[in-house]
Amino acid sequence: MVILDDKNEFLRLFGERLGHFRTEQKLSFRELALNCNLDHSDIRKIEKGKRNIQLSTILELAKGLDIHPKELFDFEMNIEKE
Amino acid sequence: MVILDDKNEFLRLFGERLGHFRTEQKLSFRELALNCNLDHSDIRKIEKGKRNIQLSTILELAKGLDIHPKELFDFEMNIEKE
DNA sequence: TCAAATGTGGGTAATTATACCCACATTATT
DNA sequence: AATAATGTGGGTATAATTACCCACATTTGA
Repeated sequence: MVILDDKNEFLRLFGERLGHFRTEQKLSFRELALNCNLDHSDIRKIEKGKRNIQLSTILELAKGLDIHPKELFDFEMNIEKE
Repeated sequence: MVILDDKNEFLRLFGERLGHFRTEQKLSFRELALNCNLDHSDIRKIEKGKRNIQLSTILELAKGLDIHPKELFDFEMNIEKE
């Protein structure tokens, strides 16, 4: 059985979750970027699942959104053991 | 008001959480390392809060522990806005 | 209609994690 | 006591993120 690239799927789900909070708070990429000390285009890339960010960046995002970091991981996924 | 380095505190709490699950499952650093495709000494460094790991590494750890990644972030912390 | 804001995505130097070593002290286990 | 397992931590080349650019298409709204 072929298992779709776990990593990319994980990044995609994380990005989706980030986008959920950003749009919920009606923030533009640039507005959130100001709160996070990140570049707006980088946040966009994270939301698209194209960035494998670090713990410190997760913290920046959570702070910018004023949420607990764990909220960003609150999505469904099946942990496959290969 | 001086705010203690948010980032290091966050890494420390994450590492603590990782250690909680590892010891709960009675795994040595080396045993967990085998499940995660990581080096045992690197896991040790993560638990000590000395590593700013990436999303993909978080996924590896969660898979190795057979838990959802969000479990690793289930700890108390105050999100400070500087 | 026109300007401002936003979304989109490509590119780069510098920084940093990764993926490995290795060695040795400490703690079980027999 | 001797051996095995584990904890501990330092080091390094490579690969990747970060922290920024820039440009332009699209959307918003005055």
